[in-house]
Amino acid sequence: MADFRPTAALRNDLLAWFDRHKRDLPWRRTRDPYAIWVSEVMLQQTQVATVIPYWKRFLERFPDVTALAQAELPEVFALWRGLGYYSRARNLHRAAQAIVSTHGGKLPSDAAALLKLPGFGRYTAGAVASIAFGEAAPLVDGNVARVFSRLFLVEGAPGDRAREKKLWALAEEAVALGKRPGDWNQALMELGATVCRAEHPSCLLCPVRSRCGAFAHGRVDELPLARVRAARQAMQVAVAVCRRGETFLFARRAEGGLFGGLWELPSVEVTPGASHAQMADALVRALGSSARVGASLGAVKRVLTHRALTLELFEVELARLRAMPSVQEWRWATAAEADRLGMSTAMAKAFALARDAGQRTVRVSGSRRRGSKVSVARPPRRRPRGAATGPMLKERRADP
DNA sequence: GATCCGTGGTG
DNA sequence: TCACCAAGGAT
Repeated sequence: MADFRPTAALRNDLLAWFDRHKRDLPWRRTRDPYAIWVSEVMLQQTQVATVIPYWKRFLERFPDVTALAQAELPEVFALWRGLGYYSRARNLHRAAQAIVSTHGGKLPSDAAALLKLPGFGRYTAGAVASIAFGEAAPLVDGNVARVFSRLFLVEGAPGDRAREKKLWALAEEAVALGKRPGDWNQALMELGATVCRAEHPSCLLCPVRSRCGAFAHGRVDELPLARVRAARQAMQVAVAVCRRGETFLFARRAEGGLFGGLWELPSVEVTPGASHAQMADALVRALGSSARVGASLGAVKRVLTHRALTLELFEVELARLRAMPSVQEWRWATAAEADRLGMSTAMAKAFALARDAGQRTVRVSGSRRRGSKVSVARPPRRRPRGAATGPMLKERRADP
């Protein structure tokens, strides 16, 4: 039986296939390390088709490290909105500033130095070092792990320490077998993305199936072993919709944690299944005794990898803002301005519901009620009492 | 070392 | 509808 290991012949076959079949991706048309770095960060846990428009917009607005380093973080977040894993944007920004201040504005050219920058793990350091700088640095991502698991019959499930060690050792061995380390690493990922897929791999189109252990043993469908995933937890949030004329009150979340640093309608987490009355109480506890909680405006549901979010919206009138540990900044914004704030997709959907609820109210008080895109039933509106003529709120920032 | 962090596509 | 997955990193 053949010994399934990295060989020069395997390299040659896969590189020849890559030269012929690689996709024409925008970041493959540049040799600018900065542009390649941005693409690698965006591609973390994110599919190519999703990344392309974000990458183009980002490079247009921030064409080089210096431009990114000088930007304000909220603008970086705004360009990142919808991509998810927002700490990637924060770390990209921090790393750009570090590159300007300590590396003269140029990315370090070796994996070991890159690894010291925020947002660079072993994968990203290897990717930028090999693709942008031609260093024979190994990398293992989800694609490489799957391709190697099949080619070389690597047992164990994702997360298994021994498996990870084997995969990195194989990657190191393979990348050192010849030249073109960047193309080799990309060829592995390209094969995993387009041929050696997780589901329904196209073995008959595979350029290296004759060298593949799983193909030889009929184990393609069972390798790699399935990951054991934690159960998804329910999470419920009461959301305050505070209107003042054409503007709405927004809060910026504390850094770190879920949606860290992003803007949102003022929110408080409640026990899943909490009643409207319990959520109203929670909002008053969070926002202070000047808060008057009015009608429910409906709910938005959103599923993340580890959480099932339910956002319940309530009209709230607020006489005065008070400091909240979970909020680092307040501001009033119109609907148009809100679109440029960095909000999560979940909160953007919630805000769309709140905004449309307001529009619908206007229509109802006019002549004829038109159809609405929002499918959530809305209870009868009632005016909150007690805070309608309160003092104007201070802009921008609550007391620390 | 286990957990957390988002989103969109897919069958 | 739903479970799974995708060019990972930080704590």
